[in-house]
Amino acid sequence: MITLTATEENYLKYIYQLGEAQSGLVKTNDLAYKLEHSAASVTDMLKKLADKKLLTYTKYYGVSLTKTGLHIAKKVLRKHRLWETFLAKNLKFTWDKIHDIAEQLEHIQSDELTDKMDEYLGFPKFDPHGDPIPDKQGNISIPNVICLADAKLKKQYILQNVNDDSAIFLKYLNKIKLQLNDKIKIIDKEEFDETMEMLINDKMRITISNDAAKNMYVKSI
Amino acid sequence: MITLTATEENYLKYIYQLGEAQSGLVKTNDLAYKLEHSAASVTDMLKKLADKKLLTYTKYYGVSLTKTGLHIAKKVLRKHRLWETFLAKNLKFTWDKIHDIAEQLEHIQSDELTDKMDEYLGFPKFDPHGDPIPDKQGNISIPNVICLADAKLKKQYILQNVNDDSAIFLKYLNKIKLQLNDKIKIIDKEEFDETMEMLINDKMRITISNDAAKNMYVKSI
DNA sequence: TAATTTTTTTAGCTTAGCTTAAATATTTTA
DNA sequence: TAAAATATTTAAGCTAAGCTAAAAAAATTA
Repeated sequence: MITLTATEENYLKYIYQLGEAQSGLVKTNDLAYKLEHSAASVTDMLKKLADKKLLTYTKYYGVSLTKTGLHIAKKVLRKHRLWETFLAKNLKFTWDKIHDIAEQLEHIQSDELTDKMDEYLGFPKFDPHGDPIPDKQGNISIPNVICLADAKLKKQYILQNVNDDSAIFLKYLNKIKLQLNDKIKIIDKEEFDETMEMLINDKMRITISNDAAKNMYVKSI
Repeated sequence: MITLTATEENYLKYIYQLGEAQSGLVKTNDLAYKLEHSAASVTDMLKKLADKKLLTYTKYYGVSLTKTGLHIAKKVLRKHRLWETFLAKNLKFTWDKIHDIAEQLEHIQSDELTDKMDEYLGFPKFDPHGDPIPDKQGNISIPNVICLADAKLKKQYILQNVNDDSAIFLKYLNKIKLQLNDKIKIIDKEEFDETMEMLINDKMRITISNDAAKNMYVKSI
């Protein structure tokens, strides 16, 4: 069993997340931007991880994870999302605070701990942001969602997933009292700037910008 | 608020624990032995920590923690013991496994997390090994115990505290089914090698070596 | 398609935290 | 109390993981 540093694990995690959107191929610069490191540092690390057979690296072209690399990336994500669930559900943290702490906790090395936490939490399938939690085998439940920005007028939806990248955005959701599983009815969409007017849980009327809508995912009902 | 690396925190923690026994003065070699590093590395780090005003370092003489250093050391110990409590009580880990995981968890940086965990666990005063958990202010409940090796014949005791330094010892305790808060009556003590014969909870008869007795602490009843 | 721009890599440096070997203090012991 | 043993520090060097600046490759555009 190979043990990686927190840094190496983060590389694999972000490569996985960036690759998820597309074919699995990730460019040096995109990673550098995500990690907030110089492209040169990223190149260095990619070579190192390629030597360890965790990814395949082709100069000037990009990287993609090997089977082993993918497995580790999912495990890190699994730990991250299990910890987020614990922080939110059990410790009553607000969701704008859990991400940063989970970024640390995801690197704790103990499979037994991970699995006991999973059991302790009742084998949750989604974390507090609505993101799927990989199970012990790495299986992921894929929720059938669309972006709120693409939601149709007059239709009804349930808020399933929010983007957890930005604490500012999550703080904003706290402020407007919008929560996961809330019922959303699209009342109006302004043509000019795509601002949306919505009815939440059949009683609260709110207006959100297109920027905000782009960070939310809903399931139609 | 200064943030230290896990390595720096470990130095402070061990200096605190080694110093506790005596006047607070800790020698380079003792630390080197505890940390399993070369004495030269330790000297380097001590200088660095002295520069940061976390300890006072006198060449060839030794180190002792400053007020700030002491505060941080206690905080690390607090986190370590809170996590051990969580692992044992909530996740049902056996006590020989919790130390190594807590060694990692103790470096998670979030005062809010520490305090929420404390509350979640019901503000425990002692961890699963019987060691005191410093409270938010750094106060420590000192249990009134004596070493089992010094316990008197025919007298009755309660097992209050065990040494958690060695997983092998803790595994041994698991095997002989000895637990914290068990009632112990000393039946006999062999003169030759100080092996002790004891009655546990008025029913189970066991024999333990002096080496084992030295790692246990009891309160007389 | 040639020139320009962007992306990526290479080269050389920095810091943290370790190492061993050699030098210097301190302590022990004969 | 002088020699020997032990403890500690200094010196030099290593690796991981970052950096900047310069070079090279790839992509874009005129």
